[in-house]
Amino acid sequence: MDKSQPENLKNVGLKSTLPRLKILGLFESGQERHMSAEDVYKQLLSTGDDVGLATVYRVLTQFQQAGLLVRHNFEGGKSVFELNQGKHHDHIVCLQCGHVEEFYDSAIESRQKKVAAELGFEVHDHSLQIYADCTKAKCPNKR
Amino acid sequence: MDKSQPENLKNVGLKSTLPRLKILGLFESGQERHMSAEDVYKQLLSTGDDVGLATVYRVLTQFQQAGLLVRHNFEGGKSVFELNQGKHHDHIVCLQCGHVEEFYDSAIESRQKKVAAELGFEVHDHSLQIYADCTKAKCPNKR
DNA sequence: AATGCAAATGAGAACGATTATCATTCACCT
DNA sequence: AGGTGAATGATAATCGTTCTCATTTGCATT
Ligand SMILES: [Mn+2]
Ligand SMILES: [Mn+2]
Ligand SMILES: [Zn+2]
Ligand SMILES: [Zn+2]
Repeated sequence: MDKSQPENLKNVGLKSTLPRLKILGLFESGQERHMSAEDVYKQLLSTGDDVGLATVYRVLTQFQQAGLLVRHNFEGGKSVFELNQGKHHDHIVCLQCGHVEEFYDSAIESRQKKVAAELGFEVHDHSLQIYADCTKAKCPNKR
Repeated sequence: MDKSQPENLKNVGLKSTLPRLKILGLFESGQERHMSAEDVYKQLLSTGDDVGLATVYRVLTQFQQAGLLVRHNFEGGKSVFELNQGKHHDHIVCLQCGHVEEFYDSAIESRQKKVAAELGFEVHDHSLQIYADCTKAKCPNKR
């Protein structure tokens, strides 16, 4: 019971087609948590599961609208997607190796609501990324 | 003494040309604090100060590298620039009217350093935008 | 299992933002 | 004023993404 269930798709109003199952399966495989359209496209190509690039873009957007995926706009121009696990979190991105770490800090979260309220805004959502240097062994950390 | 000082440019290693003075002057005029390349281009056109779009892009990047401007990547694809006033701040963007409000919260700032440190990162910088609905009179706030 | 049809796909064109090219013009130092 | 290397601007090129549309597919119905 660890394969992409077509029910997942039917439940959100999307007919379960081969391209959609492959793309969802790739995210569920857990190999790579945060992937761009290009990442997904190349990954599928590499395993012989050819899916058109246009379809990848379309499906990723549909999955996001259906709540299956979450889209992030990190620096670098391209959108990145990840499985929606229900719980919100923010990201730390290593400027050297691109490694992404996730975190959640309730103090930061509540402070944002407070600040917004004081300025007369009703928060919809937010985007927080910390850009830093990580200490991973393979990281070509220069400083 | 409220006009763009050519010294500003010389001091950061940029020769003071007409296009550069016009662009810097526009930001210093205080009319609009956050502007995209397109915003700057159109603003200059509207006052007869024609500057090529390529030059606008080039100069904005140069000003950012020189520390005169700060670049932000809000949602919507295009980069937005603002005068660098030395002090860091984050933004609340209204999803309806695009109105941008600035804020600084030391609790949020310090919490970020702490979170990063615990994960073994040395913070370089960060990007925080709150997307919300504002209460401005002219805002076509739908909800 | 064959049929029908709306929905999905994929190749390629189109698009918007940004960057690269390169011939012409300009800022600034003799 | 003249010389030179940097800056400009028109345009082509690039990148990520969306659009178009002819073809294929999922799936409900015979
Ligand atoms: Mn994540
Ligand atoms: Mn600002
Ligand atoms: Zn958060
Ligand atoms: Zn901040």
